[in-house]
Order: sequence, then structure tokens, then C-alpha cells
Amino acid sequence: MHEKLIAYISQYSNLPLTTEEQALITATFQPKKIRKKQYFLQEGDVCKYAGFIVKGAMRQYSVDDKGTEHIVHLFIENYWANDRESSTMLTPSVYNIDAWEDTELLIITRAEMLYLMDKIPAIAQMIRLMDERNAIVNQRRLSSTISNTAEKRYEEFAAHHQQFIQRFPQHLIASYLGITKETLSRIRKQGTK
Amino acid sequence: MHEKLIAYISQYSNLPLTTEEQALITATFQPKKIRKKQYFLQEGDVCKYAGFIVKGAMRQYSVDDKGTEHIVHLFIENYWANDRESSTMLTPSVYNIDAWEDTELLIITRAEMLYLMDKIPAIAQMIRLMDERNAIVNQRRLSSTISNTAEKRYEEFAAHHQQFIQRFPQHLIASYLGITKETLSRIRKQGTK
DNA sequence: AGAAACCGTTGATATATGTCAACGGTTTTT
DNA sequence: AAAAACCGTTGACATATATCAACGGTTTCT
Repeated sequence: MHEKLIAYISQYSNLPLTTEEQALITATFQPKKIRKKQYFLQEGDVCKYAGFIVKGAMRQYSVDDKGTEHIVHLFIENYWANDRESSTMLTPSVYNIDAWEDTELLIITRAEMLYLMDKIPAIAQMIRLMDERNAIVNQRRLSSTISNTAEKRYEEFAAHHQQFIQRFPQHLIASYLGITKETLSRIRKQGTK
Repeated sequence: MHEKLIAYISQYSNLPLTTEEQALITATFQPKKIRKKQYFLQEGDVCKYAGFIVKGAMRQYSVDDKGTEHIVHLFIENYWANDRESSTMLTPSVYNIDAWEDTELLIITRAEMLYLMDKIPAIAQMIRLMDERNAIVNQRRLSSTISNTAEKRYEEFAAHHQQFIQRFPQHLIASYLGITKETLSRIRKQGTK
């Protein structure tokens, strides 16, 4: 089960992982299975673990006063489920993370991750590159949200996230884009003409 | 002029900077002055430098087909002006960064920064923490943009960014929030009642 | 196998926000 | 000192998107 994680880490670094490093990684990341609809993180709890998704699909969302869910992230294989603000600051999360499909994770605490970063250069390297990639992706999404119409946002999203479109129902995609499912339905209908 | 930068870096780390490290930093970061309205980065150019703002105020924005500017970032003292996607990937930027007030910067290339990260642990540490803080801030902004009405977004912004409100005109704040200046004007009027 | 939940779509209508034009008061430029 | 550019506001109107309700077709549960 840890092979996918090892492969994932390796891909970020030119330094190959030693056998000892691989063993340490395997010993540190704990497998965890979550059935569909179960929570990985609940609003109000501190996010204690980051989870690498080996198999499955998850979503992260907040719920407003009216009970409406707002999807902030969608995750599939090779993504990390985590509320960084909560796990870093040790504050209660405003988000929920739950499984959209039955999901297999490899989980790790923040303290363990800091330890691994210290012991394994490739991990430190991976984190740095992930942060960088993350900053870029966030910047793009923000920019798109501020500047573009719903239609253009959907087109951009569809162009770059084909796997998500296939894997999650439309109403989740709509919420991720900050629009209602009805609006997305109308946009798509119009787009095909 | 470099004292403010040294102080800024120190604040991120418990390791104090040695005299040699301070000298290296001072030698690497080049002072640069930019007059109001001048560009630090122009759309289409590769972002060659990151700039630490010692004094002044800047803005980062894209321009759409209709010629409308969309502010994605506002910067004042102790902020970093940079288009990370462009400087990391060496691709032409879709953004402009210009000075809103006369501004003094300390600039550094990506290669130099990587070198400093390698040589000075406190710098590596700073970058890591900045990335972390950044990820959190971006997450919040994104979440707010997706979930909240314009009015609530403005209230949240005003509550946490008093300095920006005092320093930049309303139409820039409006653009930063993804709304028009007219809408912001009406929101504010209503809010005071 | 039947019931229930889920999903996407459509219509009618409501609401938030954008667009355009104009104004008076500043500040900046020359 | 005059002219120009900038800034916030307001009104009238246009548009994008949300809301609410209903429907038929799936899929999921029991």
C-alpha cells in the first residue's frame, strides 16, 4: 500500500530514497480506510492528520448559516487531504472533509511530518515543491474566481480537470466553482449549442 | 536600508543571523526605487525578481479583454512583490505589478534566493513559514470569495486589513474583492446606517 | 422488489451585482 | 493659476446568477 506514496515522493526529488528512508516512511504513515460519506475531519475539530489518498475521492467544504455546503477542495488519488490552517495553528477547523467514495489513506500527524522533513531530504524537497505548486494553483484559481464569469470559470476548470468532472457529480463541481447546480446546468446546456 | 529586511527575516526564525549571513544578505539583495505608476513587472515579461518592499505600496493585477483591471494583490511595507508562477516556471506573466506610491524595494533573483536558502538556514526557515502562512491566507480568501456575498467579503476584509483600506482608494479595494467600485460604494453606504 | 435518496434539468421569479452616464469635489500636473 | 486627471457617489437600467418548486430517471438502500 505504501508503494504509491513512495512513488509519489520520489517523483518530486532527484535524490532516490534509500531503503532506510523507505522503511521510515512506511513505518510512519498509517493506513486508514474511510467508507463513503464518513468524515475524515469534522467542523469544530482540530485537523490532526494529513492524509495521502491512495485510492478514492474526497471533498472539503464549509457549511453556512443556511446549511448550504461550499466545496473548497476536491481530492482524488495522489492528493493530500488536510486543513492546513487547523493543523498548523491547532485551531478548530471550519471545514468538513469526508469521503465521496470509499477511500484508502495514509495518514500522518504534523509532528511526524516535521520529523520526516528533518530526516529525509527528499521529503523536505517534496514539501517545498508542493508548496510552490500549491501557491501557483491557488493564485490561478483566485484570479479566475475574481476575474471571470461563471461560464468561463467552468470552461477553464473543465479543460484542466477532466478527471474531476468524470468523478464528481455536477452539483459538487458547481459548488466548487461558487455557483448553483441550476446555473451550471444552464451553462452546460448553452455551451453545447 | 537592509536593516528592515534583516529584521523581517529574523522574526521568522529563532536562529539569529550571524554577521556573515547578514553581510551575504546585504550583498545579494539589490536596492531599487520605483516611482509611482512605474512597472515592476509587465504582462508578457518573465518575472525575474522578487522584491521585498521596504517602503511604499504596490498592486498586482491582470487586464481582461475589455481593458478592465482585476487586482489580485495589494502590497505595502514588509510584503513581497512577485509572480510566483512566472518566476518559477520562467513563463511570461499574465500580471502587471506597479507602484501605487513611490516605492523602495530590495530585489533578488530566483537563483540567488535558492542560493541563500541553501547557505542560510534562517532563510530556508523563513521561506517555509511564509509558504505556510501564504497557503492559509489564500485558502481563507478563496473560501470567502466562493461562499460569501460581496457585503460580507468587504466586512471581513475591512476587519483584517485596516491598513489597506487607509492606503488604497476604494476602487482598488473593490477590484481586489471582485466587485465594482459602484457596488462597493453602495455597500458602504448601507453598512453605516 | 420496492422504497428512498440522489441527480440533473427546466420554468417562473427574485435578487445581487454590473453597466453607463453624469456630478461635484479633490488632488495632481503643467 | 488653470487644466487635467482622479475619486467617490448616485440614478436608471441591464444582466448574471440565485431561489424555489416540480419532474423523471438513476442509483442506492433495505
